[in-house]
Amino acid sequence: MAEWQRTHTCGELRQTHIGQTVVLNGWVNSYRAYNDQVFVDLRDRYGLTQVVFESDQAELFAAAGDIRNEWVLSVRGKVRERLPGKHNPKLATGDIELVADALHILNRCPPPPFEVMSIPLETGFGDPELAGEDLRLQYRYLDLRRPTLQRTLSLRHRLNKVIRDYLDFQGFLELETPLLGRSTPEGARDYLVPSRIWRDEKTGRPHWYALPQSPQLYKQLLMVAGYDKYFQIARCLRDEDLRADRQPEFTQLDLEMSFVEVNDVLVLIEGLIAEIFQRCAGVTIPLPLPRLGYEEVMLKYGSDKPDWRFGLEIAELSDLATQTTFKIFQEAISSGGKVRGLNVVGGAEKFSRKGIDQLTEFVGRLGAKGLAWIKVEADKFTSPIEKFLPADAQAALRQRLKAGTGDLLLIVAGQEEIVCQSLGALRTHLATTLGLIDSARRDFQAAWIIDFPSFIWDAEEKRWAANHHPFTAPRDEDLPLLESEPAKVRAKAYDLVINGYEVGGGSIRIHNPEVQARIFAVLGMAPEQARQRFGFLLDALKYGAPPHGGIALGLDRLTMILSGTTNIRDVIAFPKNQKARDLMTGAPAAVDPKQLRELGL
RNA sequence: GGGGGCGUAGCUCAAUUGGUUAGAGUACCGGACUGUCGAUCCGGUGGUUGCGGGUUCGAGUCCCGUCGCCCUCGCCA
Repeated sequence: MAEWQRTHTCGELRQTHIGQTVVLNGWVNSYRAYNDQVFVDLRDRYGLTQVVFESDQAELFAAAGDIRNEWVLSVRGKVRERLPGKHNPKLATGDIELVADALHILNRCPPPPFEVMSIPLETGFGDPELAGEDLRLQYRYLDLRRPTLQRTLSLRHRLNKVIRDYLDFQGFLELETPLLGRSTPEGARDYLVPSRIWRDEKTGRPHWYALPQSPQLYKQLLMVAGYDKYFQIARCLRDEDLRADRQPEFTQLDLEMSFVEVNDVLVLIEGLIAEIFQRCAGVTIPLPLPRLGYEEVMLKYGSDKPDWRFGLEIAELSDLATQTTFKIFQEAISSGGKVRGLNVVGGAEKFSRKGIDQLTEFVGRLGAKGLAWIKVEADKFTSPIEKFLPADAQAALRQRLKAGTGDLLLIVAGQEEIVCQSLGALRTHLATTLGLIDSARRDFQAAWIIDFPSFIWDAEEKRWAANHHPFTAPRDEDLPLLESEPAKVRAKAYDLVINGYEVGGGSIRIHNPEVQARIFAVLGMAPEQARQRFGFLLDALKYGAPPHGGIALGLDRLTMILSGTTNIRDVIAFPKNQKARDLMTGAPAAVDPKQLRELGL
């Protein structure tokens, strides 16, 4: 072992090491030069240790005086208990310090473009004046040095490990599927990779591989092949616009099982979720998870991935609308729409006229034509629509929305979709602005959303479209409705929702060719058309496909929830920005014309 | 493609209604200091106010355009 190589990490030394001569390697988190001492806090991913250089070793002391932030050092020295009263309770190593007797400067570092230093706190590490994200992304290797990100990536490792242990124990095989595949229609936009060898005969242009949006088709083929319990921690790629919780490449736990029904998948996965939260967060998730119907959550929360850590539940008011003389409500109902509202408990004082205007503007951007508001007082309503609300309607509203003095009622009327969307968004908006979500509470609310409709009407294309994907099995009792009332057919599909994030989704697949043919028919897809699009899968399903189903969990989002961030870039080592650029490498970038010529581009 | 927000020193931010030489903290450089720990104290370097144009006696501030970043709708079966 070279003399500069570490004997211990920077998070390891305790009082039991006092008197030992040790070597530490690490980065300079901070330094404090004093008359007769130079203090250097040495950092690695295990922790922080204070190193002292003392003036009685003149040469060493002089060298230590030049040390700057982020230099990489090797320090040999003797572990010493700190002076009485000089212990630092913020550090795990705070009872001791290392008195240096040798220093190797393994590498110097220019002043970094932003401060990497972390501040030891009683609760862990803090980041002073965190630099702008685009700068940190440009120097991601410096950003990743911060304990905050190192902790998140360690958590991610733990998550992967828990998943592999759990599924291995349950008898699953971890199998790999191709990255270079065939583009299939529908779904997200593919990332395409040109073939150097294969060309279109007529145009001379290359043929193309597609990078997988998910291993969906392959895992079904693995079921046909008899690998009845499969999983993979798989990278997925989708060329769509990004969000705070969406990256162009992301990671899913992809899983599929044969000879199962919905309940088998849900029980397996909620067991995994409980294991994950126990071992990654020390939190016990009570099982079984609630199973909520799609219709119910759309009504109560206005979203199919609701956050129910706070109240603000939406109530159906359509039946009361007829008791009012308010034209807008009545018109909404007579044109097939809905009137729904929610109660901001104690909100009457929190929102001025201007504040309510801002809420109106907020729902307006989501398509709502207006926002009716009522400030509830002991014996009356203060509201622009008060005069349209007879006494019995007022009483009914109070009861329906559980309204008391000082509450603020907010009501939207219109098409059901708009009402859901605007009130659903308003819920989370209000929760954020009123501070109803305390992320420090580590409150994890998980549930299944089930009974999704199999089809949604595509008004633009004037046809039924698959809500999930065209291989999702309908519920058996809804099969007779396939042709007559497609809107009423519910799918054997399920989403896992935690704290308002869609963490996963899956379904039981169709393994019966007749049912599959009827589904294609509903979707307006002729047999030859279906054959052209999904031929190899349809062939495979004919050759003895077992009943099967599965799920995919978004591991980036799960890590976000576990680590308490709302930014997906915080849980990925080398993420892309919102325009899908990698600010560190500069990808995407132009390539050599020679490369393009080889590809026929 | 649409909506919203932001862009000032290496970094984080301030700058009144459009008004003097654009400030502070931190980083960096120099000095002081008998134990610091986000050290402290003194001094110093550091600016094309994203870029281009316009209005004005005068623009960091107002207007137009453009670029970049973030949030969001569409999109993501």
